[in-house]
Amino acid sequence: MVTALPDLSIRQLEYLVAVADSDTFALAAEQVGVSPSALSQGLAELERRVGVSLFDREGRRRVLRADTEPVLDHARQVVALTADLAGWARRTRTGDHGRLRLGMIDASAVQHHGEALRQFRAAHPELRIHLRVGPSGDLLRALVDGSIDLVVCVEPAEPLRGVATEALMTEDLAIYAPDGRRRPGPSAGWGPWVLFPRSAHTRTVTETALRRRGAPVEVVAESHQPEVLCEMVRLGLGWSVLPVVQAEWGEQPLARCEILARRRLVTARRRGAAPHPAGVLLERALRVPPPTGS
Amino acid sequence: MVTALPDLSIRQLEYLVAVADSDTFALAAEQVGVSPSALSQGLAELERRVGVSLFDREGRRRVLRADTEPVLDHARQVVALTADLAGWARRTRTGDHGRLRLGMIDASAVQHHGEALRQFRAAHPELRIHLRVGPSGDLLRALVDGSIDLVVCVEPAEPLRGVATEALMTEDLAIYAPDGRRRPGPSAGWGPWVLFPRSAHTRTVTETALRRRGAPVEVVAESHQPEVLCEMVRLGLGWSVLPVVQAEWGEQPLARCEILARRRLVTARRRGAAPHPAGVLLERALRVPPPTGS
DNA sequence: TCTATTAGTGAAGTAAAACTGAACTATAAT
DNA sequence: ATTATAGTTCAGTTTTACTTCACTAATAGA
Repeated sequence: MVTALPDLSIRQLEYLVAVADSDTFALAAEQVGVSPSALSQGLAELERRVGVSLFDREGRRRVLRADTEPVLDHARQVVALTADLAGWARRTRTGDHGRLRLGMIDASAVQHHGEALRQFRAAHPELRIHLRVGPSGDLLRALVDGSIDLVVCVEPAEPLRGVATEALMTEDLAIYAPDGRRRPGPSAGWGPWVLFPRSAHTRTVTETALRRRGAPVEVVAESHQPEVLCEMVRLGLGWSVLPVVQAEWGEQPLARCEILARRRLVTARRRGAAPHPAGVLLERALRVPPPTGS
Repeated sequence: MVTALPDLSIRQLEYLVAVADSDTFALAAEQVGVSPSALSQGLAELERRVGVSLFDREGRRRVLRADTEPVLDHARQVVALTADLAGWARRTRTGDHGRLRLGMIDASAVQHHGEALRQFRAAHPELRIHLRVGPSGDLLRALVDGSIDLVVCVEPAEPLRGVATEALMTEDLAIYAPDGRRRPGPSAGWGPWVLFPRSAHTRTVTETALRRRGAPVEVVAESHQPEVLCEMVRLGLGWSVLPVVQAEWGEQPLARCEILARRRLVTARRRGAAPHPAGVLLERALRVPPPTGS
């Protein structure tokens, strides 16, 4: 037998609980924040929908009948469940809760947003943050296959299917020469180069810029790790093009020769997926305070 | 922290459960009996009220997010609870359930409604019926003090405060003489009498009728029990006035001398109290088939 | 590649519902 | 009797939920 369910509302059940816990309807109405009239009508509607009389008249007041316990129990249960749900929803909305799988390129994770990330972690201790650091391409692949919720990476050359990006910041890429020279001289004499691998978005940006300047692009070494490229420059193995924040970071910063290009960092989410609430908050946190000048 | 509860409706939660259990929104909509549009809008409203995104887009369909389990669990729980409540309400409405405390005068319980009562018991095996048989006055007192839900008794001379009565039937009271005579003769020669006690409503009716006929009302014996009065008549102790169904009932019926008066039987409930659902059904059952001719 | 189909959403219009404030009824208190 | 109190009813307004129809976008087929 498929009994159609009565379409009770949480509101009506709250009314019932309030009446059960208050001396008069007026107090109950105040407790739930409506006029006595609304309470009265709401309870009448509840009675009508349940189809069973819930009150006896006692003088000029109405009192819950003893044998409506099941209804009152139901109301209390549902109201309690709903309060729990509301709590869960609030925690979820405020990011105080759950899990955020985050992908970042190294420059973002360390130089640009390290501090912001630390603060965000501290502000949301209950949120389990999984940080994965890697090249932009790897992170974006992980994003589309669902193993990451939010990515900070270099803007792809062309929009990626299934990925929605939003600009985050722009940073400079500079030329670094082995001899530490501050002026690059004619571009025909630049190189040879130690660069990021071809799979890296920054490599594309770099090669495009070098060709536009008329420089030969002979590559003698590659690595995803900027520290490795720095060291190769120091060892005299070749020239490099690196984000300034990484080349001029730490104990032995390289001397910048010339700004060659800029790369754009973006945040990326799965297109169509509801934004991860904590992810939204984190994006905001990354965007608001430019932590260290680009 | 007093978080205002989101005003979710059972309807919306049903939608969610239906979507979780169906392949497409259209099927889910059919299952709950609304248009796909209504379902879509209802779910959007639910999402808005909970304040958390519940769906991901997957091609052209929408699928529940994995991390909305708590919401879906909530929906299932509440829907199940409501189904239980609906069952309880249905049983209560149909009187298949609970307890009915019933008061009846003897003529009603035995002669007039014995059979109807038996059938009603059989039709509602889960209903616990407490039957209390006694004089009308006792029953009405028990009714107003809340220890009985429904009474069948003689109509009180004047309306009783806090009691609502409804006419049920009318029955004849006849004079019975010790010598079994069929014609009463002049009323001045009637008596002496064996009657119900003064506290009985029927006694009032009887005395009024006798006086109107000009008969002396000398009472030599009293009892609430009609069988006792019958026996006294048989023993020649005096005349009596009795309901015909009781005087002419059983192995040794008295011979009726003359119809003297009529008394009205009524059903009585507490005024202001919601009618007991099973009681309403029983009233109907008592009223519908006049079980044995008055 | 164009077209047809299908899943779901949006808009307009309508009916039902919920709310407020004011008038009203019935009970209780003075 | 008068007044205060508890609750209800009524009128009017705002919200909400629903249906139908038109629309967008993804997918399947030719």
